[in-house]
Amino acid sequence: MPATGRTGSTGSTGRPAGPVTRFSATVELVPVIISVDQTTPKLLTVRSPAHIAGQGRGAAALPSGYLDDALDRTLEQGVRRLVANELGLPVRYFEQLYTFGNRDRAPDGRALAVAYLALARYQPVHGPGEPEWRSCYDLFPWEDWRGGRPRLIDDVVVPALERWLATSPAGVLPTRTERAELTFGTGQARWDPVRALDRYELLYELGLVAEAAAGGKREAGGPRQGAGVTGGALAGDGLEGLGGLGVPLVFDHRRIAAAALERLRGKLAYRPVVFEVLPETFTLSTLQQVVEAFAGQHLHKQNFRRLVATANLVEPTGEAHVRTGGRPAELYRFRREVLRERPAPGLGLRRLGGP
Amino acid sequence: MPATGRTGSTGSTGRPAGPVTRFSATVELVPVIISVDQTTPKLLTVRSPAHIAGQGRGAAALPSGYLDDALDRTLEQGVRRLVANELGLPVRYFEQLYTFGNRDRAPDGRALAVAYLALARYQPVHGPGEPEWRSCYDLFPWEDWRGGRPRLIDDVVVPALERWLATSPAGVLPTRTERAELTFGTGQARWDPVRALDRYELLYELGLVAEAAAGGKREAGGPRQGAGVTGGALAGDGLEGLGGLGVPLVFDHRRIAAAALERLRGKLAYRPVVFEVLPETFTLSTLQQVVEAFAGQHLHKQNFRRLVATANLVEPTGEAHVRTGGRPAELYRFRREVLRERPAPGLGLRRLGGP
DNA sequence: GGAGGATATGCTCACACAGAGTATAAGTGC
DNA sequence: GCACTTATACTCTGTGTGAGCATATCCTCC
Repeated sequence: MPATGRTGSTGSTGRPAGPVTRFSATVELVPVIISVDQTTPKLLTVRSPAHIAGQGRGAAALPSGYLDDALDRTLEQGVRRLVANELGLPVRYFEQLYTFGNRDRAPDGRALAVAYLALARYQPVHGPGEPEWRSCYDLFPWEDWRGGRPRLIDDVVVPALERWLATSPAGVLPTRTERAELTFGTGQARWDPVRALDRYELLYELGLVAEAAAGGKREAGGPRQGAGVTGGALAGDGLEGLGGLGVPLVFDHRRIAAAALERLRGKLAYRPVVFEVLPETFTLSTLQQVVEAFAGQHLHKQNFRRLVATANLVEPTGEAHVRTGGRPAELYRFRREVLRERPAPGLGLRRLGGP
Repeated sequence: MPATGRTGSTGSTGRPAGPVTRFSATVELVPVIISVDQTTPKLLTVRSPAHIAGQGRGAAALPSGYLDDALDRTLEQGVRRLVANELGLPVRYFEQLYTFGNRDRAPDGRALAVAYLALARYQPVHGPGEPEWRSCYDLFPWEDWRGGRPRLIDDVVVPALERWLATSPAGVLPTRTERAELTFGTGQARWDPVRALDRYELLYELGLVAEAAAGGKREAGGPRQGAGVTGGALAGDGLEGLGGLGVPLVFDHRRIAAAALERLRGKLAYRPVVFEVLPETFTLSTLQQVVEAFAGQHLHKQNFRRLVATANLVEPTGEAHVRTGGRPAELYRFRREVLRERPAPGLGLRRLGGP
């Protein structure tokens, strides 16, 4: 299958079996652009053309576009160009996320989506396609634990999980039980903020997100690993709104967004990515609020300060920031040098422990 | 750029600009199949057709192949099918690695490579294309520190780094110095086994790997981030063999392999992936040797046992394994249940600390 | 201008765990 | 029997995390 040559084979070797049957596909680039507004983590959505997904006015979608073979030497350059040209948004961090290529992820022929996580400072975005910042937790309301355990988990998710388990064949019951407990922290397992993609995919299998209906018809926008839909939709639940938890996006875009949230949360612990959404100077409280916004959890304030201090990630500017009420906080600046000083200069939030 | 519809635009929005100028490209699937033979980590290579890369008999390459749109619902299914059909190798773990899409990564037209990390138990492989297990450290001799700091680092790499720094413009000198120290652990920074890809890419920029010559002509198989070649080749060095450190692979395949090694090393700490290359039962010494093989470092034996024990990753079988000389070791078995018990059931080798 | 509230900042304690070393057990070969 | 090799158990110590208490400095309101 060294299909790297012009005349190779269909298989893994140089077996001289005639001309190569290459595989070509549409390739789209999908940036998941994330920022934060005050204490709300946001991501950028656009309106898909109205005829897509059979919804009026055009359903919400992630921005996406095509590589320009002439202009873009690398994939990342392509994403950068798209975001710069079409949205005019200065993005401060890019990272390739995952390549989604399920056959049925788009309705008209196989298209590969190379997704990127992008971080930007919050600013208004204008342009065609109605770009709009949207709270990440509109898409994933079960992910925000800052106000305590979200009600919909006990009201909707847990009952659905229990039905799922109750109708499980005995063979897979232990597996499913442990998966459910681990993913949603229901048993003795603790809620792990990072497993955002796992949770979305399990909710998909449970039929609790709107995309599951369309996806079921299209076979599976479902599990990432191609494990097949093992749950089966449990439609007609106590779901919110129009038939599913949270705001859906077209196709598998919400899955892509979930992957981005998972990656971002995981990165918080060992890479100083938060600073890419913050202004030049900021208070430690602001820093903490932003981390909490992304993590979806409150953190112990004093320990957080100690962490930031010992990590040597920031330096004081000497100035102070006055807010309403309370002692003014000192303003800090990100020490960008640490990127080259230490291997893993993150906020070592091992378990993202909250109070 | 919601190019998800049939009639979209060229940009980030629904601007009605006529029919979509979609982008299509050849997409190949590239599994990096890794295993271990005794204490040697190995990866599977094949022979590319002889005319590729202008080398006799066909240079070594990673296996690769094409998706079959009819057969493969998901990308991972495609990789599984390729490996099963062409190599007949039972692979026990798959994970998408990265998508490589630099314009010049292949000589004849843009081809995207969706790379997968694959883990298998070691067994002979037959088939067309001359599949062959090859030591990972043939490709990356600087990565194996089990016999102490590899000589070629001080003999070849460090001098090249010093020349690189000596010829640096003052503006980028601090950046480069810190990058060099962090990547190769030369300054006060410690060697971080995980940064295998960073090291390969820096060596590429330094012109110390054979691919840099061809890649330089082709603009850049170079840095992953598309940062451009900032170093410039320093040809005519004290390089080994045929003009570069380690055994080269065709195109950017060695970069892909480096990415796989990096991912694998990173995963060791928080996912029990080692067991996928081990037989059903094994001794703790064997387990440690395999981890050491992948990590390229020796580990403190007693602490390793404690780690494995407290992590509850294995259970004794009751049987013992007799080897030549010394007390017989007990045989253990992987407790696959832990995958569902704890969020991150790895061998918490935070810094992969050796003795 | 003093009280009370709010936020920022500093310090301490307990505990878990990683790193490193020492000691003992159970085989082999002579 | 002995020397040698490998496996396994236990101890000690420093670091860093989780949690709580205490103090500082501003605001607003009376």
